[in-house]
Amino acid sequence: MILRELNRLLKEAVEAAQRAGALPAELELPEIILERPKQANLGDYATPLALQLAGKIGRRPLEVAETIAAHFPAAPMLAKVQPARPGFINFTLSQEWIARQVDTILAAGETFGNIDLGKGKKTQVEFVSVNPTGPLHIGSARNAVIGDTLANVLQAAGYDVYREYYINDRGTQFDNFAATAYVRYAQALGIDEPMPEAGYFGQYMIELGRQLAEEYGDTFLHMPREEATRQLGEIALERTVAGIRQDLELIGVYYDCWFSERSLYQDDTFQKVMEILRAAGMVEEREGAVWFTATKLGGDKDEVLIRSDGTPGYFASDIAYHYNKFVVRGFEWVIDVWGADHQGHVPRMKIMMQALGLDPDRLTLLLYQLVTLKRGGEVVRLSKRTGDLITLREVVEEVGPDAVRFFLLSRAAESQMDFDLELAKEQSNENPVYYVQYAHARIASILRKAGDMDYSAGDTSLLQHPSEIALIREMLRLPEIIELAAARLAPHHLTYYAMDLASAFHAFYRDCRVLSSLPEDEAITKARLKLVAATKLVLARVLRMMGMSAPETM
RNA sequence: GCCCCCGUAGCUCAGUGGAUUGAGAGCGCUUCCCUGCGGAGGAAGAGGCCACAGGUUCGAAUCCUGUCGGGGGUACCA
Repeated sequence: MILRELNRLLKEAVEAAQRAGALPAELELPEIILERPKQANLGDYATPLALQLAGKIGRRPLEVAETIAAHFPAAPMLAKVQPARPGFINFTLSQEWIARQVDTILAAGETFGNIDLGKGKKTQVEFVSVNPTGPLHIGSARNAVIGDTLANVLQAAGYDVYREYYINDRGTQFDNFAATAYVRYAQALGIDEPMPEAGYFGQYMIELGRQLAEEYGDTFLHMPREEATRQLGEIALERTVAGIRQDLELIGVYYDCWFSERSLYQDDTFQKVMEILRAAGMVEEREGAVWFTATKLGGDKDEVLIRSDGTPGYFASDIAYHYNKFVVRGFEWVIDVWGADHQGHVPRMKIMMQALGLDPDRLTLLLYQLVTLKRGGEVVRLSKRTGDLITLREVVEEVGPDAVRFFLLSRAAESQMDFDLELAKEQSNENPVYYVQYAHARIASILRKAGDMDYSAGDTSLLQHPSEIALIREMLRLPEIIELAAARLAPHHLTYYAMDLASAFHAFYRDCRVLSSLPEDEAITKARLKLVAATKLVLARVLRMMGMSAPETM
């Protein structure tokens, strides 16, 4: 990767200058910053290293830059190494070198862009994990898109990634859900049952009740209510989880594991965790409940582990769950993707890690701001009472999975976003994803037209048109984008990169004709077919990383 | 009250743990470009005191403090 190479060369240059006595022998190098200058005429990369060093050694920045540049080792990659006011060093890549990278990209194929940042670290991304009490709504889809794309990015960055969905199949919410299933079932059979106060009032539960009544008749009315509720709850759970799974598959999200919360209580995990917490002095009984004393480690409040009715609360499960993740299954790094409505919980999770004797840095809570749902400009409040929501399925059917993913992915997680279903429908044809896919389809069309022409011997050094060079340069950014997105857990950068890459292609397409039947054009045609094939590869890679399709035709 | 996130073009949003310089995109708006590979394309333009006020620095949209505005949290729900 270019950045690593430049980094290495810079260090060599500084050392060379030191050996020559041009820079002090004792010199503490700061972390080297390499960036792309905003102005193209300043080169491809720049570093403010001399500016940073100048103050320390009491010399003029420009002079330090000149010194480093003068000792810069020869590198075929670089055409120019220029010191510049007030003390930057600018690097310009050699055009010949850039042109040759087309062969490199083609040779790398599907692996082009991959980096080794993760070094195979066993990593889990847990995302969505909403209560299995109904269909997924479009707000949860943001979680899905961020989590899934991040997992893709981390894989490309060299992490060993596992995707997981945590099913809350026990606890108060689940009990409410089971109770609702019973009531809707009974109602479907003509029994006048009142809905539980905290039940789920959505239309989908009425449907479910009807289905259950149809399939099972009045079987469950003939058993004790508690048992009937339990059994109906099981069936309803199974269907709802299956529904969520299908909803997620609509937008191309798949998991390695669907983890049951209940399973934490079916072996000795929970007991073990309680023992560890007690031994750590983090457990206290009061008011009839058992508490996790987060305040002992600087938390703002304690948290209930076991409620006064004897049942463990969600936090108890969370601790057992993370014990399972880190200790039982041995994940080195865990990322939980959470909506901002869970932010208050973050400090306690970190304290929990400490209490378990684990390094809190091994757990990352990635928060995204909630999506404000609108329908024709009016805010749609998510309400369990009315069950009014905009489902993911509904949106995907209206707008298509790729547009949904692109839209939800294109904003930074920490930025709030509005989602207006009406607006989304109106603008679905203007979604930028089509711009990117169009570039891919255009290339596919060119390649189809080229037929079985063998361009494998194409000479890429012929690619010297500014638009050709610009396009290759753009492709060479892929590893940098992957590093950026992975290091900052910010997959939204991919969408902007995809646009830039497509734009560079369209500009090339305007300026450079690929196919030609003239004999004198044969060499450049073959070179350009290589370029175009490489571009197709990179576009497809980015689209797939974002979980979108790379169509051959549109 | 306290805690967290956000406030950049008409709208929706990018702008890496500061840096050479006139702050960018998509959509919308104005004008233009089809004798060749897909016009879901390309070119040009209008449109911003980067919420406001201080501070740090050679240099701030970016860092610090405060104010105002929007969202979220502060349950023996998850």
